[in-house]
Amino acid sequence: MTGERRLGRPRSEATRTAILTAALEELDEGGYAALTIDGIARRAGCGKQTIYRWWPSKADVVLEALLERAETTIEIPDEGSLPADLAAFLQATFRQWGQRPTLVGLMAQALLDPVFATAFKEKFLFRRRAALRVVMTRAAERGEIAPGTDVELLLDVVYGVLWYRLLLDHAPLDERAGEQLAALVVRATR
Amino acid sequence: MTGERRLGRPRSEATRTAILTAALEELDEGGYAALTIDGIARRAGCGKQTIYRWWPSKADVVLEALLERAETTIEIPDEGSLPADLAAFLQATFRQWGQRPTLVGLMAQALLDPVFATAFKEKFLFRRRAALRVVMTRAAERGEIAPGTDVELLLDVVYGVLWYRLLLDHAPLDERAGEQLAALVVRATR
Amino acid sequence: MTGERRLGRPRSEATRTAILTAALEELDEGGYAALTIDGIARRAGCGKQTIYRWWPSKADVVLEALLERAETTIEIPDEGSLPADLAAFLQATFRQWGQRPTLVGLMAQALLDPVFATAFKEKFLFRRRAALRVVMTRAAERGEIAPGTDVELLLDVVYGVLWYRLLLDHAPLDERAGEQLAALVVRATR
Amino acid sequence: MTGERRLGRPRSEATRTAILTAALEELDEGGYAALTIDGIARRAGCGKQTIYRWWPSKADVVLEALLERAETTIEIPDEGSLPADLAAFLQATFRQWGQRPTLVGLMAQALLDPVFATAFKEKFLFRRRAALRVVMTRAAERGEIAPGTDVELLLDVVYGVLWYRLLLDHAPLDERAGEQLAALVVRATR
DNA sequence: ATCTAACCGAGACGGTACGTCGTGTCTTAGC
DNA sequence: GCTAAGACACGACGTACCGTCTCGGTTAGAT
Repeated sequence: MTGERRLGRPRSEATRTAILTAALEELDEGGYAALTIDGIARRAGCGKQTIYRWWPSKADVVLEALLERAETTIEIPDEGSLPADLAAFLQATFRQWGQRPTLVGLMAQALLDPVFATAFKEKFLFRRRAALRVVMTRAAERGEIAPGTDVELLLDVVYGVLWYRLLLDHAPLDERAGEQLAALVVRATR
Repeated sequence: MTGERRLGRPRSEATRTAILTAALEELDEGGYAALTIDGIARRAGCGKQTIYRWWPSKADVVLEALLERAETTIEIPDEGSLPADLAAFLQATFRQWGQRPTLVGLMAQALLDPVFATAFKEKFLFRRRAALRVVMTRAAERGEIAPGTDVELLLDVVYGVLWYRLLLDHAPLDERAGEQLAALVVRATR
Repeated sequence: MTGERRLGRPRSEATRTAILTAALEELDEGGYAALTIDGIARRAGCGKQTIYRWWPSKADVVLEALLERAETTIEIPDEGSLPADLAAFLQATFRQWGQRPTLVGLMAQALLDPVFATAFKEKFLFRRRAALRVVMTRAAERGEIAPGTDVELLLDVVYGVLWYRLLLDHAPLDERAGEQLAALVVRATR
Repeated sequence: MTGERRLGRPRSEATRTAILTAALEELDEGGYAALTIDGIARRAGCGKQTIYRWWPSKADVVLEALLERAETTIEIPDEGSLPADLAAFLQATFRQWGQRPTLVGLMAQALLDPVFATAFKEKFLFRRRAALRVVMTRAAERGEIAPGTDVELLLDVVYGVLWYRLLLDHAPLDERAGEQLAALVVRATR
């Protein structure tokens, strides 16, 4: 009843960490396209089997590595007004993502591999989306959003612009862009 | 004066067509991730070298095949008002793209291969963007868009939402979605 | 003390045998010039990498296959007189080699590839040469060879004629030829 | 009736020479194994077709180039005695061939390609053999060769040793070697 | 104190696709 | 009809990774 106590030698935490670290290093050096399981195993000093035992694909390794790397917690601003909250949220997000080409690699993998796509959405995309939805919901409760407004569409607008710029790299993803987008969204809620 | 008279045996138009056709067939059968140069060559009944001679990567083959397939011409509606034009443009686009997972594969390739990314943007993405810009510009000339509005950001909003839904597949890309997005953009221009 | 305990999955003896067998079959069917690594791998049901892992070139595969096939042991006759020993040795050799065009293919490869040439000489040519040298040395100890005779040159004469006929195929390599060559060598030692 | 007057543009002697020269240069630079039709055509500044039109294989190109290069005429010594003639012939031959690895490449090709083998024998090997046969015949007429001696076997001995050393490169092919071989042959004729 | 089970590294295995090379044939325009 | 140029179908090359497998060896709880 103490839960499932597993038999045999337990998983090596040291190896797990080594693999995630190796994945991030390989990622930083050659980009996502150059990432291979062979390479990660070589760098981590482990057998390939050990990777396959715990992750279904290399994208899952990278996803876990990224989620572990730090910015797991998504801060939800609560400054009392939609414009202020939006600006804060967007600026924080743009600042974080603006210099992270790895996200692009993960998205590419998600587009090619439906199984990973599901994990990527659940563990990453939809959580960020949910955080922004909280901001919107609070604003709606404060009466800042016109009734009948499709909040989900607004979320799509925000993350759509964010990803579109991230993927095409044709326009900056800086704090000023965050402000402008926030202003546009506010205008659209009236 | 007949221009550049080329030496040697001229390029075989029949083979070129066979390759593009084979690429589209392979694409339809197995999806972009399963596409291989070997497979295209096998199906087209040509040598691999012939493919490598004319296209730098398989994504370029696919891109040319798609551009050739039909919807090369982008219709720019001109019905006299921004709401009407936008709704028409978006509905047409959503109708076209909604059933085209190949675009997703091309985007994935663009994310992994910077050289192809450039071609993809030039020959596909930016042309569509330019078409929408025409719609916006006409509206601005009619005074339908508030001065100081960042038109480029509006374009990002439209195509951002479009691509975001295409990539995540979490919300429909139908004509109703087009209407809603058009309404939102119109609201944002006031 | 048990010697070198190897890490990792051990080499598959079954695969090794399958490769050597496949090589001999391909050889028998199409001759040496038509031999390919692809073909051997296909017939052996193994990956090409497995062949490249263990042999530096296809000639080395063939060499090992031949050495394994049977006539590894070189019989050195010892009948008490040079004429008798020579006749026995040559007849045995001519009988063996006369129907083995594969040897010609190996020689061709040795002429084109210096690395293989070294292996071919060490593992094949020089061992046969050494066997004949034993016959000559015994005769010299019995006083059958005139002092001052260059034994190495005699060895060259024997194997020279043998290979020359093997390569040019202008004269038979049968037992009668063995007798005649033996008689000539005996005459040259007086 | 004036014989076969060929129609059209006549064969370009300049191109023929350029091809033979290019073949020899490629041969000197990279050895026989690295020789390719493509390479010869590139260096000669001609189309591949032109080569294929006039020679059945690259080995035939090389053979013609070599035959053209100079030492076409085989000098047959006639000094009045077998020992003297043999020594002269062998020394000349060893001097010529000792530094000619191209011969080895041609032999390799002959071993792999039966069609070329025929040409190589007819135009090269057997002519040299015939020259040596003249020497032997003259000696026989002078009574220097014991009746019943198999002259063809003697020829095999001479050219066998020559080629065997050329192919294996285990012993020198110098003038001293020529003397020793001549002495051995003379001994064998008694 | 064993026994058993799951872990670990190492690395060989059968595959598949890669991108390149050389072959011999063909199809142009030009001489 | 020959030439240079060069595209073509073909097929082998040697390499890189894939995901699986099979070793010897390790590390725990259960017996």
